[in-house]
Amino acid sequence: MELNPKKTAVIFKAFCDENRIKILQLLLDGEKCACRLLEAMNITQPTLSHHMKTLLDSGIVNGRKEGKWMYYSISAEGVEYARQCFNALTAVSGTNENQSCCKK
Amino acid sequence: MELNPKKTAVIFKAFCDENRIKILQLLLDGEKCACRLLEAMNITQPTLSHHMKTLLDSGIVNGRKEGKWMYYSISAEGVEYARQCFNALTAVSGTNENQSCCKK
DNA sequence: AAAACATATTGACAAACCTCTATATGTGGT
DNA sequence: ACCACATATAGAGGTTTGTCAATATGTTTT
Repeated sequence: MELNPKKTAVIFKAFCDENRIKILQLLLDGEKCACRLLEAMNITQPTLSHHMKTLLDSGIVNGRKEGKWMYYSISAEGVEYARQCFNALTAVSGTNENQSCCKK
Repeated sequence: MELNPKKTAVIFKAFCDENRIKILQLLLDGEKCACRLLEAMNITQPTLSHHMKTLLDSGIVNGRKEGKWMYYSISAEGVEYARQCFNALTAVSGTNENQSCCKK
């Protein structure tokens, strides 16, 4: 998998903030309304909205509007894509280990 | 797996910057000396040093000093721990999908 | 039409982050 | 001891990020 560094950085921003991690944990047992997330977190409504935008941009979270309410859930497709990026960045080949410096 | 939000955020910082992602890509085929990384990247030596510190802090990368040289490699243990964090944050239960808002 | 409610946007501020230059530290060779 | 080299640290400047209060947008109910 050839991967776009800029795009990959955006994806993993989802996991780089304490509050977003808590939000993801809240979404583990299924879709939740923004108001539910808000009452479970210790942040203001605009701050939640800001984090949800970051999570949507990462592709890890899906949003669905229904009337007044906004429902958020973890995106299986987004997670799968992020997993592939993760693998592409961490799957060491096993060959060429312990190289010595060229200038030795 | 119960996970520490603050610690998890630090781990995934490794993947949140374009240059760090390029560094990880360079490490995919095995351990490399800092001077090798430096010549492959378009940044100054102190900037590389800064990113390497972030990568070490994340646990994704291992450092090994040998004489004047510093060798970096992807840490299998760090990657495995990160993978567990990723799974803990994205493994949806499948139950309780499409909840409706309490205030409907 | 107006009021009530849920969410998003704007603007401001502080903290964190990325980058650089300059300098310090530590190691090896002469 | 000195110099050359590899890397780290300090400090500064600019950008991004996280947070909030205030306000705007859009929806439902009365």
